[in-house]
Amino acid sequence: MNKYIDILKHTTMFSGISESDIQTMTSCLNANFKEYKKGEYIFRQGEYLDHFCVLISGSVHIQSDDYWGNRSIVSQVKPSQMFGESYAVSGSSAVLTDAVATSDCVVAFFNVKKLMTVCPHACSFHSAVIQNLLIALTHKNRALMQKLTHISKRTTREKLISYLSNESKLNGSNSFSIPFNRQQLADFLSVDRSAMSNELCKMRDEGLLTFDKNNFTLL
Amino acid sequence: MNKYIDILKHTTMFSGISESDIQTMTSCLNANFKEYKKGEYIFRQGEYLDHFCVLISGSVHIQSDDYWGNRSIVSQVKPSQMFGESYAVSGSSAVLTDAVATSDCVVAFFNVKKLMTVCPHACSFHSAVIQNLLIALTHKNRALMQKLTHISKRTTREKLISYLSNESKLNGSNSFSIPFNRQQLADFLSVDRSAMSNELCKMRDEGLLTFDKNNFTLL
DNA sequence: TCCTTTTTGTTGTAAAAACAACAGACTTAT
DNA sequence: ATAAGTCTGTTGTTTTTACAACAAAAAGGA
Repeated sequence: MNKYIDILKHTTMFSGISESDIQTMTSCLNANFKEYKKGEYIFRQGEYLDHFCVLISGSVHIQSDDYWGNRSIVSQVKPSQMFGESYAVSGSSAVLTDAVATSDCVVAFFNVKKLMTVCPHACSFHSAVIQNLLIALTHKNRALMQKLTHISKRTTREKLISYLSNESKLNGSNSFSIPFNRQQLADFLSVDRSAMSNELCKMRDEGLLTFDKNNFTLL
Repeated sequence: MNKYIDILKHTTMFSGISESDIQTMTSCLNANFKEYKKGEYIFRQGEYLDHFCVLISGSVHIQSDDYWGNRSIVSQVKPSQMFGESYAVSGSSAVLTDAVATSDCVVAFFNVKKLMTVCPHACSFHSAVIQNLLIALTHKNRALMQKLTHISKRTTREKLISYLSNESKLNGSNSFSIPFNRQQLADFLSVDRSAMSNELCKMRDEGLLTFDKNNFTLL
């Protein structure tokens, strides 16, 4: 468990909390750590969560498949990021999405009720963590909004431009790599893969950008 | 100011807080109330917020217009709902959307910093409000996710079905009214108005639903 | 290394959406 | 009551997308 503290102290939720307090907190919040193989589900649509998740290592996709088998990737989770908290905090509502390991990974689980109720050990940092959680949630909110602006665009090209220029901005460079392969990017932008692939190549031929696998450069 | 307490005590953020404590809180959080005429902007893309907003009366749309003039309506705010908090809490980032009054309305503003830092008057309910805020944010998060599932659908018909059946579920009835006219619904679902209107009429002719203005019935 | 599987690009066709333009119904203000 | 403006439905055309099918390239395993 100790080996995970290094990751946890870099998460938004434990920001400003000392290492020893994090240690205390992990037992106080009923923390447990699980390993998942690539392809395994951390949780599934329809389940109820009473713990929220923090990714320690690996990569997780938040996604949902509809009745007709169309997949929609809501977001990609990177190490030290939190997920599932929106369902866990108001535990009465079922999860709307699946969480799938896209590589072997380790996930930390924290009990929400124990976080939200007064600690019998009088942990002074409960409220600090709750504040951090609040901030983390506003970040997620803005990320969701950002994604909405991408897929609100009418054409595949506009969606690509919107997404890629945002990624470029986030990376602070016109060269960057994305965490998706073509099919996943298409599922993320809600478009057809082959049509998107075609559009990307057209854009390359027009001199708008270059790419090699998942490395892109905007020109 | 007193006349607004009745609304505030029904908001998620003041849930479980007594009327007199809300009163105390309004001064502690630097609350101020402003009136807006239909069409006026509460805030605009690019601004920085240090207060978050609660709608007291009227109706507000969170929306953004892109370079080409395409409007995207992110969400509709109803009385007692909160908005702008994602930008205010992490005040360093600029607002991504406009907030526009779609009818005459009254908006309450609360200072975020004063909420998040320890109160000099030792208000015991700060942490309760922060917890409430956390819950409100998870609700918004889920609403954004829900919207994502609607506009992730490939065809206009699927988007309509996804949105309308969700509204029906939220209203607990197959008859309900929506807070949008046709143009606004199209901007909300990111589709062309005339094409959407056309599709709605086809669906009506096929016996899937009936509608009159913004009142719909699913069959 | 060779074979299998996955990923990516390419093309043609059918379906759907965007766009534009307009008419009628309904609102609103004077 | 009338005129101006807005909202909604309708139609035809153009553009874009989805879908299907396939080939080449790349990755992974035996």
